[in-house]
Amino acid sequence: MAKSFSLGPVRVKSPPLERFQAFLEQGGKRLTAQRRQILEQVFSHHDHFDAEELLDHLRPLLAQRKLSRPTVYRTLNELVEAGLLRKMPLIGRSVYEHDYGYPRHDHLYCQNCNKLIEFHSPELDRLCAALAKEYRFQVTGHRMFVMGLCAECRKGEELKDEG
Amino acid sequence: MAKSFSLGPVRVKSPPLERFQAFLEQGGKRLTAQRRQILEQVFSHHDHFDAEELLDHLRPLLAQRKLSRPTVYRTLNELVEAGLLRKMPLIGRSVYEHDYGYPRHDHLYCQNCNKLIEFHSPELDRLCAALAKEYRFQVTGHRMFVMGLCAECRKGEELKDEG
DNA sequence: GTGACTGCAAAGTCTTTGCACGCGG
DNA sequence: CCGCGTGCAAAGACTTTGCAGTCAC
Repeated sequence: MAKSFSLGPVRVKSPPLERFQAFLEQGGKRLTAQRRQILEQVFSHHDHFDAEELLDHLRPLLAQRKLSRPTVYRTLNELVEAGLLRKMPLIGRSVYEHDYGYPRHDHLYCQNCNKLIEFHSPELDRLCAALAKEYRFQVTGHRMFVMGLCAECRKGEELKDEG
Repeated sequence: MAKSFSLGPVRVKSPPLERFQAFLEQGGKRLTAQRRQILEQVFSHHDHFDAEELLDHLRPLLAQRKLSRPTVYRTLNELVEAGLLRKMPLIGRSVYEHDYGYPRHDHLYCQNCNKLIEFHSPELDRLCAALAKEYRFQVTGHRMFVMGLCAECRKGEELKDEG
């Protein structure tokens, strides 16, 4: 999509890259080709993903031995430390999503098709604030999953019931 | 059966056992000594636990070869199926809590000491109902974790900062 | 009796670690 | 050039599975 070709600032560097660079520098770490490529893939589109899916997308590099499975896991952990990704434990594995440059949100989780649907709720923030006060708890964030069946899967279930 | 011979009903069987029996019967399964002992341990007190902690409590039986690790995992899954336990994925492992005969609640999770503090919020139920409507989602439940530092760990952090 | 259940051992899944070479700053 | 970062292989943490003997019903 060739958008914004005239108006507004042209972003030469992506903000995630800048932030990651700052994080690495602060820790005496280095910006390697692998880290750069992982970051690029991760922020190429907004989506939930797990390590396996990321590895799939990076398969060409894997095949060329330019990148390895442990490096992907190591870098994912660094991206979480850097505040670029949020890590969520799901059944059996961890799922990641953008944390930087993307509004906070929570999820509806379809137990049938495993889809994650995002929603935002200011009420949850208020609730957290109230809980912080009541329990003298220092809140750093929250994870809310509403479990159930999405609209599409409900249709499927209805058909089954009728059959 | 010598029950209720004086005041009020005496509970000879625990409700969880009754429910588990019904579940087993319905599936053509059997109430074995192992299943009974696991259930008893699980419902002996209200607490969050993972498979390892349960295994610890059952160590004597393990040592006597009267019970094994796979059987504990198998039975935990059955207790979840039976609606007696709730299973929550945490980093790296699953944590269980009573689902039957105990009010619904959510958790504050201390990222320092891993403690889970329970709270109940009717607002969350209202939120779920609203989301169900908006997204035509059939809600079966939810998992809410408020992440942060508990009161005790905050004290520890303050001391560190001062040091 | 019969077939579900168990312990055992082994495998499966996801993730991390130890090590020697290689490359970034 | 120093030493962080990498690929590789292996191990680690947690959970499940295949199988032959055993026990609930």
